[in-house]
Amino acid sequence: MTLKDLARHLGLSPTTVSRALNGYPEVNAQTRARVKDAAHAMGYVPNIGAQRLATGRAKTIGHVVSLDDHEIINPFFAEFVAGAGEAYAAAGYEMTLSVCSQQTELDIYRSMAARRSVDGVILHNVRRDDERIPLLQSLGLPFVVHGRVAGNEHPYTYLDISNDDAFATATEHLIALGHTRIALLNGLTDLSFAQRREDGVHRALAGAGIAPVDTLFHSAEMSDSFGYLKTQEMLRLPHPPTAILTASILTAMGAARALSDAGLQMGKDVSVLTHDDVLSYMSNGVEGAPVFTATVSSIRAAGSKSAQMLLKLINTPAAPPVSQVWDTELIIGPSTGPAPT
Amino acid sequence: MTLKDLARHLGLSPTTVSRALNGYPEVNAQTRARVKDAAHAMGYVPNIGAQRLATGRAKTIGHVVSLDDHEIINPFFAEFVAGAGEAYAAAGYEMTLSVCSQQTELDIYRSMAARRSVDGVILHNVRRDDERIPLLQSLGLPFVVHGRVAGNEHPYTYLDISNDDAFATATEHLIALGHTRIALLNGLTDLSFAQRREDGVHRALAGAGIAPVDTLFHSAEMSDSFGYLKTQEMLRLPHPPTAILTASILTAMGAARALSDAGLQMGKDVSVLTHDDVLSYMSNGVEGAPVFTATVSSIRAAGSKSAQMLLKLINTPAAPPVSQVWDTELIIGPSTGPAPT
DNA sequence: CTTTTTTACCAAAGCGCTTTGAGTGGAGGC
DNA sequence: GCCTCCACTCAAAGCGCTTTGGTAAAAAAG
Repeated sequence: MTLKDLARHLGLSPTTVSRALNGYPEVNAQTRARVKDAAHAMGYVPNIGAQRLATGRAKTIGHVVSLDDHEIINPFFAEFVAGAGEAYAAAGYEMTLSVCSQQTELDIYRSMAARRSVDGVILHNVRRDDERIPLLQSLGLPFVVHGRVAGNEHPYTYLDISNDDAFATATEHLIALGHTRIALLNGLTDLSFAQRREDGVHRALAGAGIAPVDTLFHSAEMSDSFGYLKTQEMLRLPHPPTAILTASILTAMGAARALSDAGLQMGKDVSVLTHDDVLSYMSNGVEGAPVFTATVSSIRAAGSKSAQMLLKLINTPAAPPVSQVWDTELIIGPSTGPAPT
Repeated sequence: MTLKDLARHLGLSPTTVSRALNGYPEVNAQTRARVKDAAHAMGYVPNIGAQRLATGRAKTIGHVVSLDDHEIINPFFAEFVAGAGEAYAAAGYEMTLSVCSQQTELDIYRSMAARRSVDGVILHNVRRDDERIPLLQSLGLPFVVHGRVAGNEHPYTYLDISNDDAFATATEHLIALGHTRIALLNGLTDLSFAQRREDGVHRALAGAGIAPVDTLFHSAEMSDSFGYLKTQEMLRLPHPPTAILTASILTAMGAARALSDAGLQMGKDVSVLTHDDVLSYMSNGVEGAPVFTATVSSIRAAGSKSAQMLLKLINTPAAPPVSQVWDTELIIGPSTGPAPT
């Protein structure tokens, strides 16, 4: 069942059928209806390879996930992609996922550009001086960054949350409760969002005249075991923290487990405050009754919006780069309380 | 930079260049080397759309993720896809992800088959009497099932773990510890793996002459809040369970939280035993020191193997369906202990 | 009623690749 | 010396679609 078959069956030329189906104006309304009905009835679906070749557009967006040494797949990635995928589906685009190692990641982008297998890409987990941004700019491959990095020569389109403000607010909240020994279990600080979060914490501490303590600042892959192990470790310090900020709910759960193992009560003996990306399968407690006090921002919504921004970028290449920075919301749960005296 | 350009530059015909690059035998070894060098030097990469059109093969595998009413994205999906993606990349295949609702899922497969946008698909979360299997068989689209369903008319290729044996063994372990009031927090039982797990539990209970108690058997989306809420609920029963089996480590963590909230000690007052899919970001404790007693099987390894099976299936369509059923391993952690007397 | 414009359609030329079928020159056989 | 065969190479025909550059008929304008 090809366009040609359909055209022959209708007694029309392939040209007209193509135009009828693609909504071009120079087709009689009745003819168009007839064509559409027949296409539907006969189960005609255009061959995507042919369409790609003829139009030069892949109608596909690429996402690259690089599994580094730790082999950890980012749990937020799935949520982000779920949001983005909905946007693509609504616009008739497909999404390809490429799994690679960090060494081959740049080559993947190069080959995507050369073989025109995608119309654009979305960048995750941007690092300081991320090489991918200038590369994509030089390749002329449209892209949207989830996150942002400072000091790029040419502007680009991105969507980010105000990580620094979020963590400054969180820290101020703890300070207001009387905490001064505040720990931070951060993501890897070569990732720029983690860097910003740390900046936010430092800003708030400095504002209150509190000197940061090195032994309370740690960063690693945001897993629960990181939260568990580091919390245990910090509890053994001569002056353990009275409050812990974590970068992810997984890390927060690890920390909570360590407190519980140590016979400490969260929110009373030690406070825990986390950022919550709103993972659908890992809720922060039950509706209206959060477990953790948290700064909240939906990563799925970010995926959906980023996708829309990319599609707009692809369809109006001349438009200047745009950016959005979303604020987070601080919700209060039982995991934080006044500093023990 | 097209094949034609490259051919002209080399003073050869496109035919020869194409053959040289694709490893056909009727090309002089020197010529082949010259072509390959030039292609590399000039950065030639074949246009994938053209290749698809000419060969009729998409060199792409499709994965469909349907977000049902709960809008929960399956957290195991990401791990599975990470494993599969590595296999695809190694074989020069791409992977597309389609996000859809359950109502449109079948249409997606139909359109994939019609427009030849993928060479095969992998099915996740199969249900009893899953409609997708006969549909794909009638469409002639190669597929591999992760999981399996009983009673399909025509055999198909699948990879599964022995869910029933795993949960029977787990239950027997609890029974040996003296537990008789054993609860099961299962996944949705219209998913066939969950059904098998329940069967396994029932088998072991029956073997020990223990009558299952309705109020201790629950199934839902495998989130942590499910574990938390149901455990709380069960603790309020006149005869609460002394042991809880959960289908996922997320649910187990919810259950653990509920126990801790209630001032109960896990492994002493109430035992918890879970299945562990080995999520990279959600480890069952630290290396060598598990938190939960668990039946273990790596879902990422399953993804990789399923992908390999599918690629083999695509490249040798005449071969009969094959299947693998993996055993799980029971590892003992501190979350289980003798039933309280 | 003729001329111009508009409407509705079509033939044919690609898009960049693979693949069939044909052809060339040189080595070997008689 | 002529014929066969082999090893290489090539021209050309698609793959299924879009799109340019038309043309014929109908409608509007003069």
